[in-house]
Amino acid sequence: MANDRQYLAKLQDYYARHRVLPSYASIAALVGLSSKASVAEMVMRLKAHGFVESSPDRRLKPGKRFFERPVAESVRAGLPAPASDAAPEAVTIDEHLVPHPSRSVLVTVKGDSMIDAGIHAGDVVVVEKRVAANVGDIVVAIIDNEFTLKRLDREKGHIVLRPENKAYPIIRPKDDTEIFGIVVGLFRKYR
Amino acid sequence: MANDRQYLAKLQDYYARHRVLPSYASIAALVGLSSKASVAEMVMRLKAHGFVESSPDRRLKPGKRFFERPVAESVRAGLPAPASDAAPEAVTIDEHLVPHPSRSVLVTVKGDSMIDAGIHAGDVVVVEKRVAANVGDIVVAIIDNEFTLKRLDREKGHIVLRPENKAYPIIRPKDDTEIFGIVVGLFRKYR
DNA sequence: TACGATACCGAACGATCGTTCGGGAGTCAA
DNA sequence: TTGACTCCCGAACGATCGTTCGGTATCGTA
Repeated sequence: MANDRQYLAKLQDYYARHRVLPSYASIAALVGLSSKASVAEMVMRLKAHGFVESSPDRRLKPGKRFFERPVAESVRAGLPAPASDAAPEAVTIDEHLVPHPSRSVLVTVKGDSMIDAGIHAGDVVVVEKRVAANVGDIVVAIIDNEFTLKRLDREKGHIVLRPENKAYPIIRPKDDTEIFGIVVGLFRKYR
Repeated sequence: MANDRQYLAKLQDYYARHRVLPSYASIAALVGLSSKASVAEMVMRLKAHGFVESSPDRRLKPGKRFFERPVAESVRAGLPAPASDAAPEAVTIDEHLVPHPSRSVLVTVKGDSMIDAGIHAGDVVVVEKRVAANVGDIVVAIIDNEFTLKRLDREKGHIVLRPENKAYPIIRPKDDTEIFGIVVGLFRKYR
């Protein structure tokens, strides 16, 4: 049971590389067991805890808790809590950030017009396509055939697009402006 | 080849539900073929285009292009290009952001000491645990039993932790400071 | 010391895997 | 009509799958 933690970690790494879980024989080689039977028992333990499941084809597949990453609170000093049983919180980042995959598009940010909102050039925003947006939403608008990232605001009864950077002017759209979608998430990779 | 597109869509749906690709027999039932041989040929076509691959255990696994999300360039107006053949760039966000799952921890950001680096309170950073860090890295340090997010810098030959917010002082660590890990990614959810 | 529980091994089982091969049905151009 | 090509079927193959079973080593508890 103590070792299971390490076994799981190896499986997670393998899955991260291959996007599939290996066969029992491969698992044995991977984690350092030398019998498929041992693997079967270990897998059963992981199943019992919800880390893995079986697919309809008796294939191993990640379970609910497989993707749970230790979410460290900014208080504790030692290692992050060993995920005793606390709420998983984070499933996959994908699911967390993209609730409606079929309606979503990834857009790489260019320029710094939203830098005061913490959106930098090179960041990637998750845009959910829709025509309606609320005041306060960060929207992707199409102006002169170009995507533009701005915050939607209202001014004297009219819709305006407000950049979050004092160096840029507020855009007061004429008719040729169209809302492409609203920003529902953002991510950034360092290095 | 025309049907392959639909077949792929079904596989993607299946994968979204189960996080595994089915066996050839199951694929046959799933997409409406009645011979594993037909499936094998279809799979070969998808393989050739990079949508699926084979794992070391001859298991089907998603290929590079399997997760293609439309990445819109900031030029085109209409719908994002229908994945003609351009490099998709972004795979899954998870994989993109967390290269080493077992060594990574998610930390929710509190406070605004890094706001000039575009890291706001409430953002979640992906922290890769390691003791060594380079100057310029954003690191998570443990100071007085608390996690702190700062940029690692060098000053007169000494390591210092520099906040990205003029309102905060530079921290010149004594001995009781420990690097917990470095920040490799960040994501944020709106709404 | 004795005991049950736990974690692993090693061999064997039938079931299912993906591959292979010959052939049928359809389309399109010559 | 003919031939080439694509897409699929159906049956058979050995390989590999996950499961099962008895057996061993190491614990903590009594």
